[in-house]
Amino acid sequence: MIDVAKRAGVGLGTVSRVVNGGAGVREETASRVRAAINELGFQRNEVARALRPGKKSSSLALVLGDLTNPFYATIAKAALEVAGQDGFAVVLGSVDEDPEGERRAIQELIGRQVAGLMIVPDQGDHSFLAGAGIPVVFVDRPAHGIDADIVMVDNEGGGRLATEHLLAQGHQRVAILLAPSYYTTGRRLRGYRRAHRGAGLEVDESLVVQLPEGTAEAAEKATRELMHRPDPPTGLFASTNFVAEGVLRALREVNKQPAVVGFDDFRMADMLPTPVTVVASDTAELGRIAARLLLDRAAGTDTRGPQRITLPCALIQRGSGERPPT
Amino acid sequence: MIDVAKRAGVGLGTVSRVVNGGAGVREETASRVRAAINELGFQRNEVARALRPGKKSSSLALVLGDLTNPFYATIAKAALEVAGQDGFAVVLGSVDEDPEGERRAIQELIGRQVAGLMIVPDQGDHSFLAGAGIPVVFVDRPAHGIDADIVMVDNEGGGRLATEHLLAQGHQRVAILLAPSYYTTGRRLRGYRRAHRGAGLEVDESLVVQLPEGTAEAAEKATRELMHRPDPPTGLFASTNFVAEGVLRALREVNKQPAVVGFDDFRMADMLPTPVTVVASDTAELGRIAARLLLDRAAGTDTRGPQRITLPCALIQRGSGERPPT
DNA sequence: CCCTGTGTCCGAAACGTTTCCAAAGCAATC
DNA sequence: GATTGCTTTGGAAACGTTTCGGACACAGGG
Repeated sequence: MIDVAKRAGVGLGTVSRVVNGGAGVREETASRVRAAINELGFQRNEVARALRPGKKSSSLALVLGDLTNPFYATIAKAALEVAGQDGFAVVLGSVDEDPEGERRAIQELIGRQVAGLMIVPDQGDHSFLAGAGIPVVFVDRPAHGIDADIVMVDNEGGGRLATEHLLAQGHQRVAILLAPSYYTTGRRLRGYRRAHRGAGLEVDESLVVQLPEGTAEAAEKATRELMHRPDPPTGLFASTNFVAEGVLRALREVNKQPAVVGFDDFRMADMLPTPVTVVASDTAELGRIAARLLLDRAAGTDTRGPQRITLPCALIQRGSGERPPT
Repeated sequence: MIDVAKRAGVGLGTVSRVVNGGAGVREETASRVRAAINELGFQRNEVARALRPGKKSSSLALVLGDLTNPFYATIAKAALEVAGQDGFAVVLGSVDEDPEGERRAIQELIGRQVAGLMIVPDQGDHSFLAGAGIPVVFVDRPAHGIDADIVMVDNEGGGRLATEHLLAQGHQRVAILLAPSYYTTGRRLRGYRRAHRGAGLEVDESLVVQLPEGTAEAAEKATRELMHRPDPPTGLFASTNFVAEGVLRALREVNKQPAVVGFDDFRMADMLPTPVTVVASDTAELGRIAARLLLDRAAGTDTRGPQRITLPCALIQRGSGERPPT
């Protein structure tokens, strides 16, 4: 920038003003500066820029789990889009899955002076974020120990929708397979219970299956065991897209096919031998809303109290959820 | 850091030395400094750190297409992992698909003083990267106008493998559906041609289908048209996972099912009515190798000339590719 | 002619590190 | 006791930007 100033025969301040907006600079001077910028191929150093007091870098941090999971990938993509429109870059923290790793990743990102954090939180306390003086938006689930914005899906409503749908087909024994993601899972279970209560049915607790892991493999194993019981369920509610995959995998070896409803849509769901009925929400919108909110917080545009935004879920009937009880 | 120095009663230089490695500091002094750091909750400001001359920030930039595509998501995940191990963060450029947008995104990232760039390049000239003095590794395909490292897949070999497999089943009319991603697609086509030549067959150019877009929709439409011809192909080679999806979608309405081989594996491929045969490579490894190479370049550890690394492809037989000609 | 206000421009200060040089302390050697 | 060399420490300079107070020029009003 100093070089540009010299070349154009002006002061640093003038160059800086031209580079940003350029108010209060005579057009003639400004064009001279612009010429010098082009000749020298000058590019503003964002790092130095972010160093100034009070300034934050123009990047957002995104902390989430496995990008290979389409759910997270969709959120990331949406956030990237929205942030990009505002000239913000997105820094992806490396996430090691365990809460301690998450904490370290977040600290790391704060050290990079990001303008805001978008987090799909792990369990564990997040109160260390409170004092950081940096806007935070949680996505998909709330965090403990801090009262921040949160954008999520109507898990309870979705769980209820899925279960009601199965019960409405006349299923009396509907199992739910729960991935260990405490919050969302808990809500979906609550919806499941509520649907039962609404239908005047008692929940058979042996049909509430807690998986040790959220993987397709764990779900497959659990489903196999479930279907080998003397009195297997005739309806299955898979609380996650990966769980649904595992369930379907296990059901390939089963004679009496139970009805299946999944939570969250997934690619190819409509192309399987029996197309899969799911309860889904607009995941991209989830990411977009979160990103926009975070940008507004970072810019200081939005000064409302912590928001709690919930997106609705819809049932997509494709076949697997409409099988009658056997 | 100044506060820490005051608190510990030492100079700035000493604190800095403790914070990094801490060589040449008496243990007693070092522990006093560490105590002060803990008390004040001090955290190094990465931005200021990257400002020093010659220093680059400890982040890698990653520029790639749609994260929703599992291929890209897998690369991103792998890069994230590897970079994280070295304490590097990953900045995701927002990619608008068009070459101009890509260029802008890259310039943006360079302005952020990233230590290196990992790019899945769009078409168009990338020579503007040559003068930036920043290591670049291209992934999946080379770029024009610059001689940099590149990590990719054996597209030609894969294309050949897929085609040979189909020809070996006795298929005489094998079509190839090409997504418009010039380089990879061209290589796969070359493999297709080579397989034909190897089998002593002439390629029917009407069976080489260039799709207007790389989407499942475009592939679905093209497949439908293809199969409605008077003399439809009995074997199909889908050059991409999305293309394969479209192909399979179209084939649901077709009586005489042709054999299908896809390029790149995808989730649920083994669960479709006819499990899908694909030619696949280790995409995660692709990302890992690229990230490692970039880190070594950035650290100055690796000073060899531009590398050109090619990963092999393997055929995964699942059924769809083993259908006999009809 | 002086004063004031306005529009433009200049350049020093500040941001929080790292690095480098110099200084200080200490032990060993002469 | 002086010299030398090594380890440890202190602090100034530098990085590239933004911001801010002030300077300068010029126009208009008194």
